[in-house]
Amino acid sequence: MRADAQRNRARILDAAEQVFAAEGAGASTEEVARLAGVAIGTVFRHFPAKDDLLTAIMKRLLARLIEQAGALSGADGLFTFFTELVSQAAQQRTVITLTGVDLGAAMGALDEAVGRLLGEAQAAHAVRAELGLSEVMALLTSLCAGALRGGWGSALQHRTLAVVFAGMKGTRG
Amino acid sequence: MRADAQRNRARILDAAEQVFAAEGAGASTEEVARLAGVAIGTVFRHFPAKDDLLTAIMKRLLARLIEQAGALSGADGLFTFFTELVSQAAQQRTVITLTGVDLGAAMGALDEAVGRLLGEAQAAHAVRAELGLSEVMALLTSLCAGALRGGWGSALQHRTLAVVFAGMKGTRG
DNA sequence: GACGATAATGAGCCGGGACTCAGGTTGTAA
DNA sequence: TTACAACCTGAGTCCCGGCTCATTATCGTC
Repeated sequence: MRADAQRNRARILDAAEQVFAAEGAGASTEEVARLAGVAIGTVFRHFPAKDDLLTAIMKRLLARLIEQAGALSGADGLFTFFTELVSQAAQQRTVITLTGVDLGAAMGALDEAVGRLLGEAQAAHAVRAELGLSEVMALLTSLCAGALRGGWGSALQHRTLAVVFAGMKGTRG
Repeated sequence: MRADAQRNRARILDAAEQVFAAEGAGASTEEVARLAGVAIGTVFRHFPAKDDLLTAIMKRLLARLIEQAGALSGADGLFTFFTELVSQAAQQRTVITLTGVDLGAAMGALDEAVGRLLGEAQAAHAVRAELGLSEVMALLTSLCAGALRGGWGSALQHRTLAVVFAGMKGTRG
């Protein structure tokens, strides 16, 4: 791939992430092109359909999340991960507005990474042993979705997470 | 207002609720008209812009929620409300995909209704006294959003809510 | 520097969906 | 029953946004 093509591809991806994060998946491709400083045709050269662009940034975002999860460990790793994600969502730094996009295998990798954090937290008796991965993921995605829409302030983020964390730690169900 | 106009208005509202619940706010007005058994012009006669239609069904939905909350009381009222809403969301029976729609005062009434349930639950020592309305609403909207996207099965609904309820009851924060 | 391959450009095509309006239809009050 | 206002109809307008492609520019190589 030619050097300029590579540079443009990266610019488009960055612009798309920003635009879609700010305006949702409904934002126009032309605006992405404008922000990237590129003509529309160039965007479509790299990503033949809009969905391809959406999928590409979702995959990059997901990969970044998995990396973030990978950097954590220990009793508090899971809680830290929750906190980071909710904070990002509240600042609209992330999207995850999966519009029917097929993320397939990538999503499984996230499950795996979170599963590891859950296992470590349980081994340290920081969360209840009966807690399953499916409900942890459900809580995580719910909170992100909520923070994304609501634009929660940091105080609200903290108080809301405290309730959920208490439920994950607590001895009663 | 003429009798047929009234009838058509109701049909349009019902159709819109169904269509938008199934396909999101992006669904076409024409499909709403088709399902309502009415010409497209009739829809625009009653609701000059698509947003007016969206707003109308959101308000009706919200009013229904407030009514549901009003019918509950006692120590478990709040928990029952959560459970009902999440279940509805999981079945896509509700939308709340507020697309920048201004619901203004109506939203305040929901806060009030949930606030009452929270107060009663706290009076019965069924939830921690320090819990505020803002985080309860944050949890409620998050869980609904999550259930809506994820299409949670009843088992997952139950397990996820159990964690949150434990956090609301538990003595530690 | 010349040259072919690769990439970028952007005016324009096209489909879809919000919205309109001239003309036909129906409810209703006198 | 009549008369009119309110209402309904649906083909058509307009615009927006995804996507194309002939033309032009740029890169990498000899």
